Amino acid sequence: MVTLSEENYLKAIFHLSNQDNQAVSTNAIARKMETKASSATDMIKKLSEKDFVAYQKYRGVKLTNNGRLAAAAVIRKHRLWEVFLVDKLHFSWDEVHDVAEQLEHIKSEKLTQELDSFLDYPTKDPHGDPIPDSKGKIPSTKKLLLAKVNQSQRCICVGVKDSSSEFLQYLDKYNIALGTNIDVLSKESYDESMTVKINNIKRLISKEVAQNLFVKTI
Amino acid sequence: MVTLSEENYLKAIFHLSNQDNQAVSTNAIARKMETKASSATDMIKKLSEKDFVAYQKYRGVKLTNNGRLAAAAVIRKHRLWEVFLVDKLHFSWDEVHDVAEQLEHIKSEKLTQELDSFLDYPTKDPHGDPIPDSKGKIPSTKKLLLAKVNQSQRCICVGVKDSSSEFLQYLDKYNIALGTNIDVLSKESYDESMTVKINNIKRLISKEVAQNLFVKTI
DNA sequence: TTTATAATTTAGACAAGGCTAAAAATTTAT
DNA sequence: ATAAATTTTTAGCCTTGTCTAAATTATAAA
Repeated sequence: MVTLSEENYLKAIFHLSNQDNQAVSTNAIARKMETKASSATDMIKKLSEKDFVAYQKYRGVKLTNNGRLAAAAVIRKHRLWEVFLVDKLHFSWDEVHDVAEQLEHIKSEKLTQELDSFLDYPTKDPHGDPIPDSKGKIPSTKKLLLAKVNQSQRCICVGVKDSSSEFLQYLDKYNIALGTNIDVLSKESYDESMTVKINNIKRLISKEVAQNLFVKTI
Repeated sequence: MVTLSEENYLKAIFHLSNQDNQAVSTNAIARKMETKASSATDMIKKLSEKDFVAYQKYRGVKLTNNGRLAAAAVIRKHRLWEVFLVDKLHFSWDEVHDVAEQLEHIKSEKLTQELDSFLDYPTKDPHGDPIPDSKGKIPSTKKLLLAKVNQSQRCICVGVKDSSSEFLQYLDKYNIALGTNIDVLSKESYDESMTVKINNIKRLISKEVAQNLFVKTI
């Protein structure tokens, strides 16, 4: 039995320990959870009791296999619900997060499986993030930030790093969506901005934007 | 802001104060919530603070208009989700309750409205219970228990009083579903059982069953 | 109408999850 | 290598929702 709060911490730890399973600090967890370090310590102890994390005082935590599976299950549900909201209920990609944060905690194996099937087994959520399968395996993707793309290279938008409403609405405004082709025409070394061509229209992309947009070169 | 627990109490009080808005006793609430009377008293005080119920010590509670709307909103979501599970995700009517108990607490006006539209504005849930509209109004239905139907009267199944898995599976087993026609052939005064014809097959229906099946005469 | 019984409320305690302030351990800088 | 700064943990308290036991109020019976 895993509580709602425990699930949220597991998710946070999962996201903080990128692919490689590095130790995550108490402070990093507290920051991510928007709570105090002392609260994080308390929860870490509970997660450790339940064998979701390996914990050594003052040394941070690592997810156990158990914990990784539990986190992946929550993330799977979150992303499946996001697909549902966008594909079936006319939500836009900047509106789904808060609702999915609630729906991800619904406990029903059958519900998750049937939803997956109903949505036709999607592999990506509306922001381009991969959906873990029912065994917790996450399809790996080789994507890079637009900021890293070289001059006169073509690429295609495959995801976002920042998925705040503000950023997503910015992208909508300039017709940048998943699947959009982007030609990098030139890069300005002074401010790290770049000139790109999108749908045959030339645009200037700031460093801030280029560092939050994932692409795949083609 | 209404908590999950408060919503559950509101729902319980709503169900206990049938159509007429009678006072509901502390004990009745405690029984329904499977908790102790002292816990019910505590929650009643909170609900009273928030103007969801009118409360007089030792006199039970009545829902305020506020409380009635809040309860109807939760029941609306519960029943819409039940329709979703049955119509879209291949759940059967005896499997939906526990999941709907969780889904009913998801907070998003847009989600509820879009779900309603996606399901084509259903007015009944899979057990024949009416779905409150977005203003909290509940379509009234004139239904009666099969047990009250007279000999040689025809009727049609429109709902269940007991919606436990056991009862619903019993009905499935004998091909009784919403919309099924039932001819009452005779009633046995000794044990209050009745002989009925369903799909041209004669069957004996016990008092227990007849007292838990809602029908409408035709 | 008094007494006995049942229903309800109050008082005090507990677990989960969070907070503040202070102590302890670790890391960084001199 | 030590002192200073930072990170992490501990201790003690708060709130929500629950419980048990005891006290109070209402209701039913004699």
